[in-house]
Amino acid sequence: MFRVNRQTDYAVRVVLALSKMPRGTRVPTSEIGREMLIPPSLLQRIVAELASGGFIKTQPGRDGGISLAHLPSEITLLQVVEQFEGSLVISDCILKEGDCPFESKCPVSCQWKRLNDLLRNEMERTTFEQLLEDGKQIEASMEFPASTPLKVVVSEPILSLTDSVNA
Amino acid sequence: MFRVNRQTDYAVRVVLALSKMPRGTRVPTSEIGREMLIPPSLLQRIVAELASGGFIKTQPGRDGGISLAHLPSEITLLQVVEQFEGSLVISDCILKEGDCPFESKCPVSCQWKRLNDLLRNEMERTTFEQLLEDGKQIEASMEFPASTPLKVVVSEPILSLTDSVNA
DNA sequence: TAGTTTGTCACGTCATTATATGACAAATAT
DNA sequence: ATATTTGTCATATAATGACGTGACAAACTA
Repeated sequence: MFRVNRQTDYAVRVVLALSKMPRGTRVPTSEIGREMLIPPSLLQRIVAELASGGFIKTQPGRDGGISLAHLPSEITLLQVVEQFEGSLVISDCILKEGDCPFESKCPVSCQWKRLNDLLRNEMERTTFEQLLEDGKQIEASMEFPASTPLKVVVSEPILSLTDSVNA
Repeated sequence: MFRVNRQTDYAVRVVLALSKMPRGTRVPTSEIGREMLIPPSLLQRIVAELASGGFIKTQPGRDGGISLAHLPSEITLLQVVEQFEGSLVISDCILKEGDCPFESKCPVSCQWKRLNDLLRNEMERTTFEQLLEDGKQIEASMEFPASTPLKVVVSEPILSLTDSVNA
């Protein structure tokens, strides 16, 4: 129906959450899941996919977790989206295998391609550093910077970064 | 998976096919189906949907068929797409019913919305008259204007416009 | 130091639901 | 008669999510 998968949206939020943290911070995925309200079973797959795409580093074992493999400024929205949606194509030709009788002569295909390129370019220009700044601006534009944490749990130690900061 | 439905693509092609014909031309849907290689069962629904959207006029019975209800210059790509894809939304908030704790404060949603608007605007600017011209340009850019009709059936009377032109 | 515990990721399977695509048939209008 | 109209059904694919088992590494304990 012309929309990005929920999984992809989740993935973007995972990367964004990691981008918010100080460089090299490592957190258990369950932490991210709680913060971003992602069902654990999905999160497993998302983390695996992000790792195989080289976006994050994973560390098994006790006090393990995930951390960002690159600077937020080095990761584009397009990269993450394509990792999860496959190579972004709004509409390949209706007929499979290039045996479409209209082929490139078809103004409809051309339109789809044009729109496709538009999206791709825009997403390629968008880094997670920008998303971070957008987030800051949004927060700043509200009277009370963080008046109500909006149900975010405070009653427990959210992060337990013992030595992971200077690792 | 982030692509337009086949049905939508078909629909666009139907409108385009009608746009190519002289104003007011009426053809049976089966004719369009053969020309555009659309499975009849799907075409039924597409035609119904196009009619209910006011894009085409239908005429049941003998010598009946469908015809364009507006000038090609008055129909935009967005109108047709939204009729079939619903109101174009790349990603509504993950949580249903607006109870997302992040809401408009979320830079991710903002991005989706931005990309969404980009697509919408572009499609709104694209009329079927433009598609027609694109098609002509494509044809003109080939050495032999219509050298090989590319498997298009010629062995039968493609159109049977008896009196439908001056209707 | 050696062994155990614990909290984490890794991977595979299954169930449920939603959607897309298409065939078919009965009804209706001209 | 010949089209459109409308509704039902079947099938395939994909998305979403739950579970369970195993691998792994750090921390703890004796």
